[in-house]
Amino acid sequence: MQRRPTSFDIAALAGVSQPTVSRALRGSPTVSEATRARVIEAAASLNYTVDKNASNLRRQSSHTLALLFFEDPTPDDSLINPFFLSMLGSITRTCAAHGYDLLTSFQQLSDNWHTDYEDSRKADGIILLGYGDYLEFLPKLEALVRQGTHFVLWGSSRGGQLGPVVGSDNAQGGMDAARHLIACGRRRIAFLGTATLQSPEVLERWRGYAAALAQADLDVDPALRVDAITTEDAGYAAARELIARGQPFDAIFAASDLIAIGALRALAQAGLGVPDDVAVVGFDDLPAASLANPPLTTMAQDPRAAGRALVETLLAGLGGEPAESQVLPVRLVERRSSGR
Amino acid sequence: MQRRPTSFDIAALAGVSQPTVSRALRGSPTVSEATRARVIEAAASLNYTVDKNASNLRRQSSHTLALLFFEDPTPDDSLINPFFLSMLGSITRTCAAHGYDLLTSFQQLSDNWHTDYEDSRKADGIILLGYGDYLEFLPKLEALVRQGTHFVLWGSSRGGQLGPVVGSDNAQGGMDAARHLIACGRRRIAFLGTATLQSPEVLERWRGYAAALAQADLDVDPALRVDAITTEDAGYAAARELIARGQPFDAIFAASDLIAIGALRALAQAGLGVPDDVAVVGFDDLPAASLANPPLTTMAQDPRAAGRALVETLLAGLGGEPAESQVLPVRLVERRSSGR
DNA sequence: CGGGCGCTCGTATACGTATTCAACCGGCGT
DNA sequence: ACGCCGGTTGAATACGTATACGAGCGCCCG
Repeated sequence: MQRRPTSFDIAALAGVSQPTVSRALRGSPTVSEATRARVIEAAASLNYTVDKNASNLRRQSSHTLALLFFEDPTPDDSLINPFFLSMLGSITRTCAAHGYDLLTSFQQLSDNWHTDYEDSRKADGIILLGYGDYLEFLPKLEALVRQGTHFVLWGSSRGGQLGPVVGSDNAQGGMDAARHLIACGRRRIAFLGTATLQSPEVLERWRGYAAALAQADLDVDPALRVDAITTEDAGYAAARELIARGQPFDAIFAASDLIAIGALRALAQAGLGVPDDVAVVGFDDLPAASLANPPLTTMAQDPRAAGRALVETLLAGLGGEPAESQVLPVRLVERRSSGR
Repeated sequence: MQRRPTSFDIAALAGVSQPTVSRALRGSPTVSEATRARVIEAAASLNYTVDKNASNLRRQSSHTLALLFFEDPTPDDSLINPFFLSMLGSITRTCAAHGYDLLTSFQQLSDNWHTDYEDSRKADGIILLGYGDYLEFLPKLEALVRQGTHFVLWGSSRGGQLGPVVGSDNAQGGMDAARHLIACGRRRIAFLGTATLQSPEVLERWRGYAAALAQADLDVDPALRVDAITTEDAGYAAARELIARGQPFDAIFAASDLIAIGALRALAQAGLGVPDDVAVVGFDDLPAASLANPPLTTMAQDPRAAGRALVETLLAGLGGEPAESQVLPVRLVERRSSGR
């Protein structure tokens, strides 16, 4: 097994100098087409590829993005939200289309990831994905801004302007979901989710929901609002709590599909029929939503568009353009859980 | 914004030379504890981190692994198999535990990824995940072996010994699944999946299934075997085909949960009750399995153990140890779809 | 006919780190 | 007193590429 070839080997083989090899392969216009062809052929014949580390070192950039998943507070067995995973494909593909590699990592909010990536030149910028506690998250974001690290965050664009944010139109989604339930004839619509600053996205959804109720002259009853993080177990617990409160309700708007699916389980256990006794609407349109029993009506987010928007926003920032946040449309997907 | 600090800056601040900084930070035993402490403090005070590119260049290794997902033949909208995604967490965590970064990428079988990663020193080794056509895959594997590229493959360890393979005990799983159905009193058990060399894993599952039938003195009826790739749509189509054949059957063993879930849809549409008319068992134990209607009995693979085994096998190979394939146990998870 | 210009390419160098080798120092055995 | 040795450190260099700069060349214009 011989040593892997370098640009000097290619240069010798093509009868040119090493810098010419570099120029030819990087597409510099100052090299003649004839020379470029010779170089490319020589490179191909030796299976030469540019050494990424040397190239990165010289160019002072890694042509790599880092994708950081943040886990829910429960550190142990919790799986990452499937919606984020469904973005992975379009994120990797968009990166590849722009000639970037993608580093993937799961992180705890508490670790010091924020200094790790750009500082060590492992990545030129980072994509932050996670439903952690936003208030805990903020100091890290501030640190990123202070350091001048390039990043883009998935979340709510109304959460303050600490750098570019890409997210769904949560307020519109909440409003559409509630309107749909109202149009189905429901009047006592519960909300399951963490509608506080800890989860700006959910808060937006709640605001849209509240606005829709107000427009329909319905009360926003605090007794019909139960806190729940984005897991199935939390949804189950929240629905049980809701039932235990004894307040009448005829619909549930869950801040995420996982919560909704947990709620379906609790409702079934309590002998409440869906959609006859209680209509249910979720948020995300996970693959699991169509499998739920009954199939779950939900506000669909588009993971493909989301992934693309995240990468392109980040790359625009790297290119020096002012960072523009993006809001993506959501779409009601009607299934049986909301009746009709 | 000043230039980011280098090891020379740390050296000056700590009153030592640059090599000493390198030694101190990498934990070399030849540097005195007093000096090391001074260096570490100086580094911390300037927020210094080692430049990964320079370090990699010098050390001729990237301390990075690449994770390559291969898509099913349908290139366009097909999502990646959720089971693979569920390994992602444990893969990234195991990498992190060993001080490795992880590059993630989705690939087409046809691209020339096989020369791209180790050649360009982007990664020291690659993890291959995918249910593509194994026969198409083989030439690439041979190329990897020829180049001496380090890799590990998820799949069937019986598929020939082209490098280390990590996979579940598919034969045992197929046998356990079939035995379970037999124990439930079923006699005409159909098999849905691609039981050919194109999918060695599925082939193993089929062999286990066939062996179990033979042990119970039951026929292995070719009319009860329908081809299906690992998608829900394929499962749906396969079950419809099975029904259309008009052969009686009272159970289905599907080679994956996605197939099983598609089959459930087809059965429901045809008015066949599960588990009363037809018992169904899947394979994988995706999160969706417990949500299916009725909840799906399935052979559970352990994605956490799988991810860990993949990474550790690959790292062992990088460390020069002879590459040992690993077979992981599977476990029957009984739910309602198999009756009982 | 000389000077300038556009096109191509080679020379020299820098990127930041890790390692090889030599140097230094104090102490100890002879 | 001398030399050697273990424990530390510094000087020099190599990793492979990309770019600033200058050199050679043919050409046109004055």
